[in-house]
Amino acid sequence: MVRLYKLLPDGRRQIVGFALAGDFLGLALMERYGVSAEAVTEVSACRFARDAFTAYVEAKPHLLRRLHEFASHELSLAQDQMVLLGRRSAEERIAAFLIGMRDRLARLRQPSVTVPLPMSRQDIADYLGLTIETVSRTITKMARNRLLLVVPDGVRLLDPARLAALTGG
Amino acid sequence: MVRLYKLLPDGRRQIVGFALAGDFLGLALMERYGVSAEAVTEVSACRFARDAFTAYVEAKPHLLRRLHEFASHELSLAQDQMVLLGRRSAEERIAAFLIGMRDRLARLRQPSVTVPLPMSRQDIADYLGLTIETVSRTITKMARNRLLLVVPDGVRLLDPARLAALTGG
DNA sequence: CGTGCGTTTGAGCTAATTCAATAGGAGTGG
DNA sequence: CCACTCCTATTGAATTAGCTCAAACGCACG
Repeated sequence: MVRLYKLLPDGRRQIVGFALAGDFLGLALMERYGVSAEAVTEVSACRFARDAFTAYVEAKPHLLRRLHEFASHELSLAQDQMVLLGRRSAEERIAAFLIGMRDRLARLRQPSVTVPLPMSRQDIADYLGLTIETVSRTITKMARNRLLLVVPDGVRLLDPARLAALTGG
Repeated sequence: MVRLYKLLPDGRRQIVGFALAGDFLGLALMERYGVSAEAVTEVSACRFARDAFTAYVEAKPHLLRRLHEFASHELSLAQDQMVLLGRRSAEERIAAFLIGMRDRLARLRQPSVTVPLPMSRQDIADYLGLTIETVSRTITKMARNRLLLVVPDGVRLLDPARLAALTGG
């Protein structure tokens, strides 16, 4: 897993996404891409020289088509995240994050109620526009309410339906 | 000008962007696009039937290339907006919004310190993840501090440099 | 057995929200 | 031309969700 983030000059950080296996980083072919990336788990990546890749894409319209589909999908995720950051409460954000993670991972591996969270609480906070304390408290509260169980490096969703209801749409 | 937004079931709204002259709506070629659009000013739009357009794009790799560039640019704007929504204060959001609007409009018409704001205060609030009252108060404070002048349907930036400094990056 | 680092928990604070009242036009009709 | 309505925006007062500051916890590692 890779965290993709932007920094403000004073050090504030916003994580704009977590990339999983199979994801493509640096979709914008030309411009300098203003996002930094750091591995959260061990990753193996395939790097292309920009010029060579651009030339290759030029020759293969089908690849460009796939690239555009992926970019469109990313844009759609980004718009959902804007709704989350602009209009959802802390509890809704955590619930949406956990359900969203579960669903993304279910598409990669087999569906599971155990959601691995290899990133730190600070990473989650910076992804959801919260502080580390609010993330911690909210997860604790959800555990107290039997919505989930905190396990090493993740959570087990005890009541995914009720959790999904908490996302507020 | 067109507002692009998403609604939560309970009525909360997040405006994910304002489209200006020349912008392309509905970049995702296939999927159902989960964003609604409403005209804020008079607009003239050019509509394409999805199937015909997709077929046309298929035949014209250069057009797909342009489409992908535009989508990449939109994604980049969306990521900036995530930083704004997740990590910036109300004052920083308003400042960034006004400077951003000025810069976008400068690319279309000639540069100007007068920024037209045809959308309502509620629209601005829903774009910046704030309430209408906070938007109003913050603009009033900026006017009091001689940063800008509120004029009919917009603001005049009296000190763009100082305002830009308030954006925090 | 300490030391270090990430996480949790607690207590108080504050930026932004909510609720409420007022003000400022634009449009309508007498 | 004025009175009235409607709607948006502004201003004020009180509230609160989430933040900040601070302390304690827990666990991995040497």
